[in-house]
Amino acid sequence: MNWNWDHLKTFESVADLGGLSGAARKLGISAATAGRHITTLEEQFGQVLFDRFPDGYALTSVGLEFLPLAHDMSATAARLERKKTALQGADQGVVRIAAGNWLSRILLDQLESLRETLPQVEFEVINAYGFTSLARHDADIALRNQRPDRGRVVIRRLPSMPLAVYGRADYVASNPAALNDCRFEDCAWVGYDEALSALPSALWLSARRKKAPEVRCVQATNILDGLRGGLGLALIPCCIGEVESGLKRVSEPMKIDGSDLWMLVHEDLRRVPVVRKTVDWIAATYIRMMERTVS
Amino acid sequence: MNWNWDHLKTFESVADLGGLSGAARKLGISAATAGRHITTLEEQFGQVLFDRFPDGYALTSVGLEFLPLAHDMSATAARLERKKTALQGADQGVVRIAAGNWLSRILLDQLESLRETLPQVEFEVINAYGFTSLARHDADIALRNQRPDRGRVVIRRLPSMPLAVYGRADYVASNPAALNDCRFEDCAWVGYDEALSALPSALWLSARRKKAPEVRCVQATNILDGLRGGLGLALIPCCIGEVESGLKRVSEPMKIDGSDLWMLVHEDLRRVPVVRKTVDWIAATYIRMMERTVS
DNA sequence: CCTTGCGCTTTCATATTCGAAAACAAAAAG
DNA sequence: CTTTTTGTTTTCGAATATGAAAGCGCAAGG
Repeated sequence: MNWNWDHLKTFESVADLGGLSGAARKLGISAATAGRHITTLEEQFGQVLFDRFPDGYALTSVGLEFLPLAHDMSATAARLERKKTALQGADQGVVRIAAGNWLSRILLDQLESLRETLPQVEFEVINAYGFTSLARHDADIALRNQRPDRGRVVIRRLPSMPLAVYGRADYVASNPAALNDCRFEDCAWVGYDEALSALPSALWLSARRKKAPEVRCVQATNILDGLRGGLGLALIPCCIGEVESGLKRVSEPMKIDGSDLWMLVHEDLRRVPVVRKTVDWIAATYIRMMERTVS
Repeated sequence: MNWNWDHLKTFESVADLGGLSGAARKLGISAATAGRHITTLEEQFGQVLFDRFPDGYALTSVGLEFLPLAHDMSATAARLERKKTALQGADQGVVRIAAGNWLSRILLDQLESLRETLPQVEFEVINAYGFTSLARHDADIALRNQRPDRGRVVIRRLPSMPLAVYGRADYVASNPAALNDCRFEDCAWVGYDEALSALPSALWLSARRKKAPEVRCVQATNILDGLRGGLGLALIPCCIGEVESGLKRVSEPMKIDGSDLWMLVHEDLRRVPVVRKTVDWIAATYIRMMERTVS
């Protein structure tokens, strides 16, 4: 029987994400189709690949045997996509940049100047916290807070992003505690949801304050919304807080643990002109912006 | 853009075979579909992969860059298929055996006894001279006249197949030259077409006879047909000639250069019970048959 | 010059595959 | 116990991919 290589995409995603719906979302297909792909593969392999549970799919031992091969397939597909990027004509094509919330925002604010330099190039800013992989070619360039210790990736360190505590001007004016150290207990705070408690800025706050933040967000940019709504204080990047009107900074700029920043590019793409130019632009733009706002 | 991994199958075949029609035949799809797969890939990669010539497709330099990756993909798919064979339940599934013309014939003659031993297993005898590859998993087991020097393949040497010169009984009776050395020039011969002049038995004949064979065949089994038709003499395996009624042997059995025989199995499949049993059966059956006919 | 053979491409009717929504099942929350 | 949530499966109309056949272009052979 002649099976469809493309179905391995689905197999891999279902195995990795533990269910049809997640896999379907990731692949941009419907859960119904994902399910059909799996049953088709199972028929053609003559093997049951997953156990069906009410909360999702779990690999059988047989399925587990196939998984590494599916990963190999997917790794080859990723190499092929990098080759594709590498072969695209000079200064044209698509460059995909993965960054966290704040950095996505900053990049998108500034992207116009890059588009002027490279008018033929399309840019895609992928706003996903930890789920992008250069090895899988989810993106061409990634901005991360952690230095990866493995993988064929070239690394460029960027100065870490200074953060400070901000509040809406009128909130600060009506809460004298905001200006001194009592603010950690006596003011309301806008922070991260428990699910994101491992983020450096969440750790920073929990080290100083017994209570969880009164307003808890899942997305960094929602914190800014909360701040603008006058809900309390929050730790945000200076480059955001300084340019946002109506906010008042109530601490010195500081570099907190774990807020180091690295820019990652896959080796295969290092010498590709468009990628190289984009990398240089990001570094320059970022550094310039840091210098300007921490004046 | 999200491209279809399965289309790489088509890409690889078209690249290897130099055109749509051959690739389509190999893949069991229509040439129209093969062409559509290629243009779809080209659109999605934003690159022209092939130059179109009136006699087929030729890779562009860009296409050539992608080819090794397509081969990797295909190699992984082959590994996966071997895994599939390896995981199939004990003594059931499909075993595919690649062999030349004569051996296919012999195997098929005897296969019944193997089917009795392994009733749940289906066997596929692939009659293709040189175009099967164990690495690509075109077959599980291959019988070859050459010992491969690379690849993750385990090898088992079999005694080489004795050949002899045969003619139809009445042809030999009416041509006294058939019985002595003049037969090479004074008798008509049935042999291989020029395209197959590299085959050991073609070389054997051309070393002894200036003229090309009067009747030239593309398939070994056609030689037998010619012999039965009384068209002349031919060199064929003893195990075929001896059991074919109406043929008379006019030479001693001999082992000619290049007629050594090896049985090849991919390492991944060596320990799979069905494969192992089939290998043992082939070896035993073959050896028994050789002993019986060269008595 | 015309014919033939070969291979690609287009057309069109058919098959297959797909997504949206409904149905369904099980667990968690109220 | 009922409701809500989450995730799979089924249904059915729509979108997509496919094969057969016709069309086309080119080169080789008569």
